[in-house]
Amino acid sequence: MATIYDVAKAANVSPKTVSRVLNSDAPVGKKTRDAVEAAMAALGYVPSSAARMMRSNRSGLIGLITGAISTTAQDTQISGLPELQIVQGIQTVIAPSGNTLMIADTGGDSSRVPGLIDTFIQHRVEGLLYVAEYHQQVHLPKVPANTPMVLVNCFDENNTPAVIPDDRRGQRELVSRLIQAGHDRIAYLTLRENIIATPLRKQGYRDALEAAGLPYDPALVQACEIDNPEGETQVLWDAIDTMLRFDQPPTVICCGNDRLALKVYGILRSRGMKVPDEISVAGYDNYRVIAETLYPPLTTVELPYTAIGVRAAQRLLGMISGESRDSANPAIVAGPVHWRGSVTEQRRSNVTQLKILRED
Amino acid sequence: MATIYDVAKAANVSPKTVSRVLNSDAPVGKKTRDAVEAAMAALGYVPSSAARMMRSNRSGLIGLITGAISTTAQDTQISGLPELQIVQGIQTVIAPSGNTLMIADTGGDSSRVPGLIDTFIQHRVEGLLYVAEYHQQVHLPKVPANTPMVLVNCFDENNTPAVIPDDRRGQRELVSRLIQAGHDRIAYLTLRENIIATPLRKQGYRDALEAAGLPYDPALVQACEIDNPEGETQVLWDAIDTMLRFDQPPTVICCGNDRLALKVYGILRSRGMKVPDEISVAGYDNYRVIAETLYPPLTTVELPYTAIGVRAAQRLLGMISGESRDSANPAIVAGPVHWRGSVTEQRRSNVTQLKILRED
DNA sequence: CGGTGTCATGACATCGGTGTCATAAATCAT
DNA sequence: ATGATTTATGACACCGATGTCATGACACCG
Repeated sequence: MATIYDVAKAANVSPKTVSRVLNSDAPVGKKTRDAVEAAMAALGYVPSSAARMMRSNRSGLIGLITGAISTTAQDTQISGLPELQIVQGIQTVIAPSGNTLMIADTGGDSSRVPGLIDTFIQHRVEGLLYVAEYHQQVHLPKVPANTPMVLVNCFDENNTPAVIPDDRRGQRELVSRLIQAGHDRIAYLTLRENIIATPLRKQGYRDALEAAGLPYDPALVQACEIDNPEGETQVLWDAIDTMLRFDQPPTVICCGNDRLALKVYGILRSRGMKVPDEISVAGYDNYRVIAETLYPPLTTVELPYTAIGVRAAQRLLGMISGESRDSANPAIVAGPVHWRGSVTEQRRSNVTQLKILRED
Repeated sequence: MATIYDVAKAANVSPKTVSRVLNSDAPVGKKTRDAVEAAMAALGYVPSSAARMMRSNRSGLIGLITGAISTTAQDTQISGLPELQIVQGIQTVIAPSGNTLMIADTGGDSSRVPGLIDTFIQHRVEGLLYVAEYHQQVHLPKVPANTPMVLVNCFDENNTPAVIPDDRRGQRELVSRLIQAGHDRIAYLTLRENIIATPLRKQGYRDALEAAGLPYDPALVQACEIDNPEGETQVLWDAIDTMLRFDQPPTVICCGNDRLALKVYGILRSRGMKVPDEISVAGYDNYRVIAETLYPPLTTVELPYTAIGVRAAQRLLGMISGESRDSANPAIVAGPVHWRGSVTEQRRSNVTQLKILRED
């Protein structure tokens, strides 16, 4: 592969002058510049970033680690792989900054993390990103103090800079919107109790009820996510069965995520109930393959993965360029509610109804 | 950051000896080795791969490009992002080989590809992988002849080494299995006509019919995938409506992918038909969030993304190490049928029925 | 005991760029 | 016209590893 010396020789100038043409360091005569550029083109010259990096001590590399603490490889495959969306968000910020992303995947084996970090340090990455597949607390090995790091979709006990989704607010806004649409008996089939998001979203659910002056009925809230697919269907079936027998049954079922909502659609239809005419359904994640494909399309809250990635990358670049730490530590990113056909607007206020009549 | 000279000074040896300890180049006295290792630990020394790379001319880097020819960013988000699975497959091969993966995402803008390739060449990657999000033909800019490249989930007109899924065989095996289960009127709702997979899978469908001596009825085959979600639902509805009115209606509906199958579930249920008792449904992709979550779980063919990634990485490493090109050019990888509850075993052979009776 | 390997180690050059400083030519101010 | 400044370019060292070659200390063999 051609070097800067080859180019210099071909253009009859010194290597340093070629360097100047490359970097626009210092003024270069037009004729000289043309000669150098011609020589570079003729030789197919591409500068070696390794050599550059040595002298300048700037690698332009950002290291990214994913998939470390995933429970099992199977789960990763099932979960819907939000990581790629996060990575895309990160890329939209990193690429224009002139940096290059190095990605390592642990394949579900967290014991590989230290080795991966070591590889990154060998490459003298200027920053590290650690992306978790769902909102969780992580415990990472120490990294050299001078290497900035941002946790994405997770946080740790050392107050390492992190970016996480705003689960509480997401659920609150969805439920508020449901209440606004006239629902006041709102069932909530939650995810596992032991994941971070569950208590946060439950709190959001209660926030919304409280803000609207509605009572909180624990009988309407039940954890339904379990590992065994058929068992899960059974748990959902039972929960729904029980709730529908109440004197005041729920008019809408909020599901812990869109996957559960998909199951709930199947269960409700097996019971001969039409969605949304007889009962409404809402999800969480805005997992579009499901939310937009279901009939009717699913009302849900977006888990703003892309935005989280963008935010994390911005934060990291900020730290690299030595800016003051922005804002409070875990940066919290909220996603919008996507209102679709799976929820009725039951009791419109008279004003709204009049408006609609007039427009007809 | 500490260098090999710092370590040498601290251990009272020459830099070259430290190098020898690092690489087990040549024998080093036990006492010296201990002193060097102590010094490295004390200083937190990590070798600079940039410096190493310069001298040895081996970067240990593999470049990977994804998402280039995606039609729109929206589509990418919807498609279900198989790329990460492919990337994971690639990683399981690359990481143990001592190489490091650099990943660049074009974010759906194929004009960025040349720039990304240039960045990779600057880093002197030893090989390139190009990953498409669905089986397709691509047109890539030239890369330097001495840089090995493998196309993943795609191919080009220059016979560049590639690894692609075996769509024809996948569909054939699914349909054969359906026939074996007693179905002989098999509807096939295909994907867009203009994607590579469609004609291949249609051929596989016909292969299976032919092998079983069943007639091919064009009225049972219809393209149903279109961009507009509601329009698509309508097209599916009409197609199903028409087919169910036939004198001999289909007993099973094969869908172009699992997403379509999800819609078909909804449509069939809206018509009051039970799956699989009154009609069976099959998909394609083994997109597990859908296939395993649907009730009943969906019979489908696996699109073997992980295996494709593994194969591609192996091929690339083979090329890098200068081995003879393995096998025929587009390496074709088939995935297994996943048999689940969405398809009945209609007409069991008497032997099987007797067996079942006895077991009762 | 001298010759010949092997072992253990160091001196030095080198990979491909870039920072520093020097220098020659050209432009400008007085 | 002369000194001061700017422009254009080159010589040289250096970044941090490793390959090559040299050297001294032993061990072994006849």
